[in-house]
This record gives sequence, C-alpha cells and structure tokens, in this order.
Amino acid sequence: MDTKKITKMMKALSNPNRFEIFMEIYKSNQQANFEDEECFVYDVMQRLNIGAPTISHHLKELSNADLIITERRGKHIVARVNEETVSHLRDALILD
Amino acid sequence: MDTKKITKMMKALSNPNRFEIFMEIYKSNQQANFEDEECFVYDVMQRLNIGAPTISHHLKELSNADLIITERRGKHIVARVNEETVSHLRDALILD
DNA sequence: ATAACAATTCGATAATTATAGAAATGTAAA
DNA sequence: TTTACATTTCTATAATTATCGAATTGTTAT
Repeated sequence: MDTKKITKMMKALSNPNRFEIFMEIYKSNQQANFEDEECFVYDVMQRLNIGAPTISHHLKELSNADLIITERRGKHIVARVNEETVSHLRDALILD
Repeated sequence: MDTKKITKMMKALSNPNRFEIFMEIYKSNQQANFEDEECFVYDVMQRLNIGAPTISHHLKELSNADLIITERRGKHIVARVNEETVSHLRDALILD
C-alpha cells in the first residue's frame, strides 16, 4: 500500500462530518438485515443534520478512497464499509 | 477516543509529505541508538527535499495531533513516534 | 562577543475543500 | 405521463492549508 492511497484514506476520514457518516454506515451495516433500506443518503442526512449535496459529496470522497462501497437500490443509495481496505489502512499503522 | 481527536490525527497523516516525515521519524527511531543525533528537522529536510519552514510546520501538526513527541537536543530537534496514540488510532479502525 | 548553524515565526500566496442553494437527473408510484 | 421523492451535479463562497522567502530566535563553538 503506497503513501498516496494511504493518505487519501486518511484525508477521507479527516473531516469530522465525513467520519461520522462513515461510522453511521458501519453501524447500520451491523444492525440491519440487508433487506431493510438502511444507510442511504436521506437517512444519514436526517441523523447528522447536513444537507443532501454535502452528504453526496462526502459519500463520493469515501467511495473514491475505497473505504465504502455504494450501490443504488431503487430511489435509495445503500452503502457498506469496505472492510478489506479499512484493514489495509489499519495495517499501515502497525509500526513495529 | 472522540471523533475530534481521531480526525485530527487522520488529518495530520493525510498530507503525503507529512506522512513521509512521520515514517522517516519512525524509521530513524528504529535503527538509531538514542545517543545519535537522528531524526531532526535538518536531517529530514535533506532526505525529503522540503523547506525547513514547511518541515517545522508539519512537525508541529504531528505534534499537536499527539502522534510524535519532540524534544530539543542542543541545536537539533529530536522526534519520536508516540506509539500509544498511534495504537489508539489503530484501535479506532477496528470496526468489528 | 560574534560567527555559524538549526529551527521557528511571520507574511504572503496558491490550492484545496466543506458547505449550501438551485437546478438537473434518476426512480417509482399514482 | 405526471407527481413525488431521492440523489447528484453545478456554481459560488468562505475557510483551511501547504508552501516558501525573509526575518527572528535559539544554541554552540570560536
């Protein structure tokens, strides 16, 4: 994993709102059976009180950094954490 | 560990040059016995080809994020990685 | 004390970005 | 095929920041 990719992920998680969005996605993934319409933009928007265009922007950043995977399901967007990439990032912080 | 602290660390590591500096510090810590004058600004400056004021700025960011600990030793600055904080950051990425 | 070197602060600038409102696009139901 | 709702794109703006040159401060040796 090269510096560029790592720092891109770090940047994606460096904005508080974006980090919260990421965590919301993770939490929704945890609890929800996948048939439910969980963790789409509209939903997160309500919870975090951020405008839709901003959420959309943040989702794209997280997605570009490969930290989440998004998928359209009807009118909604469903997002899930890309566990593999996250674990790569974690590994990059193992210094010893 | 709250969002603010985590995202501050993420931001500190989100700039490629700063990330490299962090890694240089870590590597120097590894190899050098602590009597040597390793990992100070001047040294890193040479290796990464960045201006001294910029290095200084980056060191402060890393330091403010608690990722490194700096100490003046004579004319030089000695830096070392704060392993404890780094491991906290790593833990924040353990999602399961 | 002064010269030499290391690091920081100051001041300025260019680039990036978080955010929102307005407009556009996609999707499903009526 | 309208209507309604969800998401994205466009456009603009305010805020942040990476960077450097110049000036300053701190430290050591002469």
